Amino acid sequence: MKRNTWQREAVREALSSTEGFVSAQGLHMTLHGAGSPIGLATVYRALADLASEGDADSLQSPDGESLYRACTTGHHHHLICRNCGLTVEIEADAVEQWAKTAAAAHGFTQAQHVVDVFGLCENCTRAAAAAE
Amino acid sequence: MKRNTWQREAVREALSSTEGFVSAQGLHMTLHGAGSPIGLATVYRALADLASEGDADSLQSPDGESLYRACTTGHHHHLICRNCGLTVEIEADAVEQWAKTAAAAHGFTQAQHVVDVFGLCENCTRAAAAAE
DNA sequence: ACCCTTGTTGATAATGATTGTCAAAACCCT
DNA sequence: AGGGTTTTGACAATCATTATCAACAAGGGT
Repeated sequence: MKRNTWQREAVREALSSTEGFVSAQGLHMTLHGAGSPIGLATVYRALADLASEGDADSLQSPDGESLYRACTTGHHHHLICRNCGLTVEIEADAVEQWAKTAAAAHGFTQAQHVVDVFGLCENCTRAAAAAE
Repeated sequence: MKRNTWQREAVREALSSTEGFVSAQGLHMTLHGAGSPIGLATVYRALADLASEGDADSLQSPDGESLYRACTTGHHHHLICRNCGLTVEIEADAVEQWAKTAAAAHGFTQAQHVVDVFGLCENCTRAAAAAE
């Protein structure tokens, strides 16, 4: 049976009150900063539970961390500068539809998609041009 | 100065002759299996170099491994079964256009996109349903 | 309200991928 | 061929994440 603990609630709340994506470690630090004695392993477990129940989305940052966000807001993707790391959120309703359709067309279910665009942002484009 | 070593060539070739994505460790095992005494750290370095020169694309698998693939000119995307590993190639002209447009709208240049869909294939969906 | 079963917690150890270290070897230019 | 410098590779170090397991607490039954 699934039990309700203040720890799970704390993680759920901390996640929903966070803008954008957070790592498990980051969320743990946030909670500690707010005076919560919650354990790191518990944060990982709570996030994994939220994700598997569909209450949170997870993705991998370019350097391999798992990032989470509350699943209430609309799903979006990222435009990431490969040089300076600047990240811009982008909407992609068309892509959502495409991913769903393509998955269904091949009999796939529970599709999650990894859709990220890497490039050079305006500043880094200028810097690269100047360096040549 | 950048030097040409047989190790770098070996990695480049092993990568291009691989269908789909490979992890650094996987590529290292492949090379060893083929009799190459190349070191693991070297494979990591070579892949990082290829990626930073634009000769390879990298993405993170759902469980946090870095995966690489040769950067082919005419590229396609993948529909990957998260349970059995089945991979289906899918076309995505619409997504190509969208990625280009989105990048340009934010001042980004040299956009490359990583678009892959993970899900459960038909068989694994049935297996999962039966297990419940 | 109290106990009892069982899911949950959390400090810490373990894991596993990736990166740093540094002496020895390989490469490239002259 | 010789020399300066990059690259290699075995191994140690690092970092996020997961497993371990004894102590704890939630919730149902009485």
